[in-house]
Amino acid sequence: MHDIRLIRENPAAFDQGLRNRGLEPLAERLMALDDRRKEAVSALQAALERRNALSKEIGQAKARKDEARAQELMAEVARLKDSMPDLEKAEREANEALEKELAGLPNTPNPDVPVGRDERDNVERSRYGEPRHLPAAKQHFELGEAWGLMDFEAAAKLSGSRFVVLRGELARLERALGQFMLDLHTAEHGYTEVAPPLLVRDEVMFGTAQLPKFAEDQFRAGSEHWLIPTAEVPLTNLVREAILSEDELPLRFTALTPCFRAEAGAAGKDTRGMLRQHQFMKCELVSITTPEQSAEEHERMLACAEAVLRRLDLPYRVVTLCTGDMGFASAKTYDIEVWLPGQGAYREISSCSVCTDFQARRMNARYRLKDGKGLRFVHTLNGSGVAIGRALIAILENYQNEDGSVTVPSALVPYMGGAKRIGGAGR
RNA sequence: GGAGAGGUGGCUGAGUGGUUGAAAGCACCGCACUCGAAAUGCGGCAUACGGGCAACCGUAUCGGGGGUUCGAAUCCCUCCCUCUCCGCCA
Repeated sequence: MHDIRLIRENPAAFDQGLRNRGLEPLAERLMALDDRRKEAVSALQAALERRNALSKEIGQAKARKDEARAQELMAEVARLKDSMPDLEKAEREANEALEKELAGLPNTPNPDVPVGRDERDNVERSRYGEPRHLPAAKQHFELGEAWGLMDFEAAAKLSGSRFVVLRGELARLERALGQFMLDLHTAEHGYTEVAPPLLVRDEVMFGTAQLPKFAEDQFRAGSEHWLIPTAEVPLTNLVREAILSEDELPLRFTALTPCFRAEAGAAGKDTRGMLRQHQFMKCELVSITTPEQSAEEHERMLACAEAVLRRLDLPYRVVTLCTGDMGFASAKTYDIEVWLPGQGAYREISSCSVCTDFQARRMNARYRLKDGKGLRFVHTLNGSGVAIGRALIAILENYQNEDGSVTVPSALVPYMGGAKRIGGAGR
């Protein structure tokens, strides 16, 4: 959510941000709405001030038993109050009009974000490892289905399309990946493990900006809850409506949770395999920082996510998303794309974003400055550290052997009960 | 799900219709005293919004929303949350 005062201070910069995201300029319209709002507030407050003064006088008159004067004053207040409902209504409507407009606008991109229209304008930032071009490379679902351990038909019977049933060693591999990542981030990267609710309220979804604009991408659970599309939602909202102290920042949280996405806009996309599912596991990273710390924390978070892929020795590249491809709440995003030999392509496996104070404002999450006075909004960051389902795919495709088995990356062997390969002969 | 008790400032905790943004204590900050510290004394100490160059003025906020009233922390309705007991339950 944007601060109308900052828009007023620099309308041109605000509009440039919108333009970079491919949107029409709006500053003028927003300022007009704000003018109307201010007028309405002032009018209402003037009436309230008058009412309060008269009421006080009534109290004083009654205290000295001057009933005549009290009655006189009460009649005057009664007249004044006739106009109040209209003033209140005008104030409420002016507020809502501005709020509604602001709530639907995406964050302003940082100045250092490449300007572009879509993913084709993203900028590669770094690479790790050599993409393997295996002539007979199989896709992950070919391997998994051949072993009888990845069952889309069974899942369809239970839940429809975009679900999967994993069995045996693949179910264990998913669990192993989750434990491995959680252990890495907690033991070596300083994140605090959190086990959050998976069902959250409207205002929590509003806080991280899934609502109001992206309701159709979410799953509703009952009348008052939503299934989380990512642990970013509960982890970031951990600080909603809080006043933190500067000393305790940055806060770093990690959680391994299922994520639920309606994938409403992805009909017909990535329908084979488990690349794009309605439900998947993800290890999430969230940081809460001061404005001064957030840029550096963003780099740090990216490094933490990269560490996962390095330990697993999976080839990947990092891209900086261009203005047209960034998420709604983000001011700057790095995507990590892992190499999938079966597809012969890099595919997103992590996305690390700094949301500046955009979410903090929606959540009303602030901190008190060290030198005593003053409150400021925190900065929030989130990143996948990393997506478990896609990591599983990447392992199958990158570690496949000619005999149709898959070697277990050494970092995962301890988590696999010592098993060094899966899906081998004799199965 | 049923019955009951509660939700007041950073914390504890007064306050049941009138000038209360809210007593008192603790915590915190400043000053005095002290060689220094403790103790003590004095003072300060919420947030948001509107107006103003500013000093400052105003409005709102005692879990959320709505209502009664000239006036609500105080009365009524409703929702949320916490606690106790009962039921159910992984």
